[in-house]
Amino acid sequence: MEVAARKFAENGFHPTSVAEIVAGVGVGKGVFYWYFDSKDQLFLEILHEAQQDLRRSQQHAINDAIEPLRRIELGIRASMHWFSKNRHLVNLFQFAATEERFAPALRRGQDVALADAVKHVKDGIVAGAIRDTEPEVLAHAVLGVITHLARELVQLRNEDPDAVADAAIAFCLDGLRG
Amino acid sequence: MEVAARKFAENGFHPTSVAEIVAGVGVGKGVFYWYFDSKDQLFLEILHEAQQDLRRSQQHAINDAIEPLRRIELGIRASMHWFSKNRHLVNLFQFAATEERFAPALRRGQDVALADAVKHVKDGIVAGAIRDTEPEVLAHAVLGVITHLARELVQLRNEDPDAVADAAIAFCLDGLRG
DNA sequence: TCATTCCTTGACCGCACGGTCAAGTTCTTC
DNA sequence: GAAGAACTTGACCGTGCGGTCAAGGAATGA
Repeated sequence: MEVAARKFAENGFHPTSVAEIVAGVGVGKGVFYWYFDSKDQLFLEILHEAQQDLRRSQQHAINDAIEPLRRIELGIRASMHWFSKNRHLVNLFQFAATEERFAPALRRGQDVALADAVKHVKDGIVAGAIRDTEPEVLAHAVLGVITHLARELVQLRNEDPDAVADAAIAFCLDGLRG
Repeated sequence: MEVAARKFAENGFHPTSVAEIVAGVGVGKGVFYWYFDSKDQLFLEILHEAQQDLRRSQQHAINDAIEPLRRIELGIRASMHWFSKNRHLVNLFQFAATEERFAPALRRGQDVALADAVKHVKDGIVAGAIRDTEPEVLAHAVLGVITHLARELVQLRNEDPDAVADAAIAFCLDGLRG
């Protein structure tokens, strides 16, 4: 599965054949279909695990803090680190959005992430630390900053995730406060 | 080309066969290969035109303003409108990022957009309207907010592009000012 | 030791794809 | 109206894919 994820990320889902994957692992083709129903299902499983893993990292990181802004800050930093450690998976997320059969699965995970973020934004609004506008939109904006900076600066240009996270945090917190 | 772009966006690049495209246009397969070298080249042309068109919209919109922040604001609004009018093309941008042979073409266009944004951010810093940190990172953050909100709110949830643009502008301008 | 289940192999199948091309039709030019 | 260029057709080709399956090893239990 690790091998498959890397190949999918590197060459794309369709151009990567099952034969290539099993050759990379060093097994026969049959064993692949013993453990997975289909190539599609393998992809969905990779996607699901990645989303779970990212969320776990975030949850674990924000456990220490209570104030909403601080939790958002820690969440951003944790996300950036996760993206830095799992660069190849970013491509899979992107690809999943482009085909109808994978998009729903991707969406489920994203909705969870959004709900997490919205919760903290709402807390922030109640506490008076965040401007009082639609929390969903603010949360989306933050997610947009994170994913874009992760892709462009961390994944593509190999910048230090901590430095990028600092910039993202500064930008987002000011954007949230208004 | 219009037809092909829509089919690519709807079903994905690989699952859309050349036969499907020419059937959609109502012509034979030969005529396709008379005008395009290959399916790949068609995709690259669609991508290139889309990027050019988006940029034209932005340039046209910001022509009226002189102050950097105002130009950024108008750019954001124009982008959001363009994404709203060309929802299907968003998927193509996403897909292009996931395959190595298309990624460079996509990147060229994105670099242009980034350079545009960076220029205005730098002007803003000089004018004292924007905090003095790395302009590239700030520009990326703005682009991230735009693309993410366009995807999630305009493309997916059909929200009013003007309202989304307002929110994006508020968030970004505060994030830039610091 | 045999029987049964679990696991693995890789040749093979059917199919659908991207791309070709011989043939035919329309348009342009003189 | 002849000659040739521009354009269009769709049957066809080779290839490589996702997926199958008969066959055959290990492991387990009695």
